[in-house]
Amino acid sequence: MALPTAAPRPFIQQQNLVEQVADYLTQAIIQQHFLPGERLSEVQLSRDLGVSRAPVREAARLLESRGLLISKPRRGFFVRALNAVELEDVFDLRLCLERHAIHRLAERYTPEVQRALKQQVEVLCEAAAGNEGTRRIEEDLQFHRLMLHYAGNERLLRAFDDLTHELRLCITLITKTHEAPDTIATSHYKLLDALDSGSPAACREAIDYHIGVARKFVVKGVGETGDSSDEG
Amino acid sequence: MALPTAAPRPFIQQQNLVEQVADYLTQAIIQQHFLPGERLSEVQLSRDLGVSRAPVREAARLLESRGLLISKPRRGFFVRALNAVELEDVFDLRLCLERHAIHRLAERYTPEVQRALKQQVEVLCEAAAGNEGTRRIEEDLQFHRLMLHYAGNERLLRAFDDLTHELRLCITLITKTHEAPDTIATSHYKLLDALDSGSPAACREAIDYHIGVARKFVVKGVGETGDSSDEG
DNA sequence: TGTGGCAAAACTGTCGACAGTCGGCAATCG
DNA sequence: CGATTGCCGACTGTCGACAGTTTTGCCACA
Repeated sequence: MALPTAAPRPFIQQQNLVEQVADYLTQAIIQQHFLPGERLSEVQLSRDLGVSRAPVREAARLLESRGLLISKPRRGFFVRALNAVELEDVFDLRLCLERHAIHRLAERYTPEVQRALKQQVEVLCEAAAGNEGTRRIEEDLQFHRLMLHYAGNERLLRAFDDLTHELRLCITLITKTHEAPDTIATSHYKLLDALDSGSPAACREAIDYHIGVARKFVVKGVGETGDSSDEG
Repeated sequence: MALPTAAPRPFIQQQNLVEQVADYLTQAIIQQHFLPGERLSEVQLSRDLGVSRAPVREAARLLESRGLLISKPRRGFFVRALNAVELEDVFDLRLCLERHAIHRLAERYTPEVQRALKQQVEVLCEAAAGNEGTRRIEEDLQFHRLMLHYAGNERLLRAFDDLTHELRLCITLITKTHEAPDTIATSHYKLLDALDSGSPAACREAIDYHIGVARKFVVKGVGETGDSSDEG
């Protein structure tokens, strides 16, 4: 089975303006070129990107379904701004999904899977050592995506991917506040240890702890960097 | 918008065309007016509904994000057809979400919530006694939606709603195969009992059993009615 | 100086049109 | 007779335009 990537790309991409616009918008949003709560003008975007408004609108709807944008009738699209409660909800759902995933994964754990996950942790640690904030986050997410992937439920993976988009919404925001990137990176080995042990209880404890730490980091980071409260 | 000739009978009013078209499509799909795997022609739909293709396209994208449609580049939109594996995945994810939900719900169980859920079960039983297949299913889903709602995690509820769309895709298909609708309806009381007991283990056992039964019904029903395998 | 209201500008929702592409059909060739 | 190739129709992807609405900017007035 093919290794999944966070953004599966077709071979050639001269067409499909919608997806290209969606990718552009996604990158622009998670890199904070558009601030949370900011309004996106369709005409402005289509002018900037050199396309018409139709693909922009469709791409915006796509991002709305992913939770990156919010549309208000007759007002346009706004960059989603997660408040503290919504952020807690996101991590709670993430816990829900990953608990289930690690449970399913433990049932079908093979040496191949073990090797693949271990390799990804090494890539992650490397990125962490290199102090590349963005890439470290992506490799981190990729590890968890691999876990979900090998859990063997495509629908579960899709739910996680949907959630990931929202995670990125605030994670990059706190990239610089992470003080101990390699501690976090190496902490993924504990997940592998739990899987190796084969104990469901150990797996659950490991994933609970792991996500709890991540949650604390993000919530704290968002609190420091300035809250993105939603305006009515 | 000009009133089309006496032809189709669309309800189309004057605002929010996209949502109206999306609702129409959703209903048409879950009522099997469009069969799984069937291709939807944009021009045909816009002619029938008396609107232009733009709202139709945007509505189709919306339904694609909900898993009801699949878009193939340059080919158009097709009604999603769930195969057996995907169906299992859907129920596995449902189990994941509802386990978490009932756990969270138990933590914040109040008499008001208890009353609301009990009332919904009564509505459900009434619908089941009346032998209204479609309504029974909707009231059933509504009960579970209420559980998710009172669990207090909006994001979790959204994930469930997303999944529900896919559930409807195949549930209505087997409406008539349900032999014991009131047995199923009354079985919801067991969930309430578990919640009343306050025991997490009892809650988990109850929800596992409940969803397991539902899963068996649907998988069996789909198997009988004819498999909807996806064609490449 | 602050406020209320009006007019202009900007924007979204929707539409019809055009071009490139895909699938099917038939004529042609082996 | 079967496979291949070229053509035709249909359809999607994209575009520019129009109408109604929201926002903004300005001016009169208290």
